Amino acid sequence: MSETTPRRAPRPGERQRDPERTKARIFEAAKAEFGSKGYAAARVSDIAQRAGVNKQLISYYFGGKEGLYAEVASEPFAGFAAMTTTDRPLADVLEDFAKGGLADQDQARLFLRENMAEGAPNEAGAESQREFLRGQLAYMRARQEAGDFPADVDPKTFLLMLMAAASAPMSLPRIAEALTGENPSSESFVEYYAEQLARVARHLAG
Amino acid sequence: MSETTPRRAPRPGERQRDPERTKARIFEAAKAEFGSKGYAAARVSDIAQRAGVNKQLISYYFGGKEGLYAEVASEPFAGFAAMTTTDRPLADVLEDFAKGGLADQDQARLFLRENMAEGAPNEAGAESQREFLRGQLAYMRARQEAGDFPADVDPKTFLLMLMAAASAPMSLPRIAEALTGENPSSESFVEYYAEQLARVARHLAG
DNA sequence: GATTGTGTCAACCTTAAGGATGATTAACCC
DNA sequence: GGGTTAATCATCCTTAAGGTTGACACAATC
Repeated sequence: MSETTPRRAPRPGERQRDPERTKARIFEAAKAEFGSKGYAAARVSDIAQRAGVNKQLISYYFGGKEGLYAEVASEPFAGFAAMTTTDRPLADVLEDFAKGGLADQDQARLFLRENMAEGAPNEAGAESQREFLRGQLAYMRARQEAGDFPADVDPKTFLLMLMAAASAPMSLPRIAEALTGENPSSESFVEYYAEQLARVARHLAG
Repeated sequence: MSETTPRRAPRPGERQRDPERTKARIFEAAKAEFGSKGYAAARVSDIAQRAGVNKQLISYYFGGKEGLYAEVASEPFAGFAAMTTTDRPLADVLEDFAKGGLADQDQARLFLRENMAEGAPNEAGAESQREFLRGQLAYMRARQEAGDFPADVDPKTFLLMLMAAASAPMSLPRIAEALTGENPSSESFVEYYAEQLARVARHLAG
């Protein structure tokens, strides 16, 4: 277990009490723990320890484990942003999307877990996700018109394939490692994978 | 929660005590519970209830929750079988593979979860998986030779993409549902999806 | 049909994990 | 600089969940 915070070192110029900083630390620690272990397996005390704070503060600021998860899980997925311009070619957008998960791997893993989970979906996150999908679908239709992928494939279904393929290094990390021998969350691997994915996409253009 | 077993109905011709039947019931119930909730969130008492037996029998037959999980998770993945003939075209094999998950959805979900999990992988399962991947990779190389997909893509990476894409209905069920409005685990959807996936693959052949 | 052993169960025990309580102290305000 | 409030912490409490124990009963064997 790698240290994330310097564990109570009231550094010279730093405030020793700072609610915003504390909340942010808990939030980040929670993303990491929930993302790597899932809600049920994550431990409140581990989150607190990783954040370098007392576990009671999780109740104080977020109303307990459940509240913390709800908040963390409803954060709009960062990988969703910035790629809604309709005129870039599919392969390029796809490459960016595949690399996007790299920016915040914890959140990406959390997103995948939350998506697999059953039970009532997080309402806040669900709506923004629906919104995102609408946008992506419109984009796909435009790119199909532009000839980026064959006319006889269903854009909805194709979008689903691409999303799954793009997240392979996060959703099938062990397979990825067994196949390539590399660490699938390393920057070099993700870059390489994204490039290959874009290459395949280009072969689909007419 | 849907009933799986007829709850203690010692039907006419049936034995009321049958260790094999009991073990099998627990095994199936465990696959379903572990597959849909994950190890940590699964409840031993829920598994027992689903199997229609007393929860103590899980300790009796499998040595507790952990032992049961180990056994269930090391069962060779059924979707891995039957597709190692090297001369069928990629698109056909891919279509079968995508449909394969349908046969035992519980196991497929469990497989995905286990693959995402961190910590020491299940040794028994890991070896057979490695074996499977070797075989699939050999197949991919052969099909690349045969021109089923472009020569400038890395077969390892491409295999990873295909596996992820093929399991999309199980790994991204909510996205799938939000996109298509259909139940992604329904037979009709999986068939449709597999067919579309094969179609895309055919477009890659030179 | 009595005996023995194995399959099954209900009730109890233990513990880990999340949450609550009250004390303590830094930061802000006058 | 004294007082007030908010932030932080150590300790205790509660409970859900997995495991254990001992009773009981079906079924195989003689």
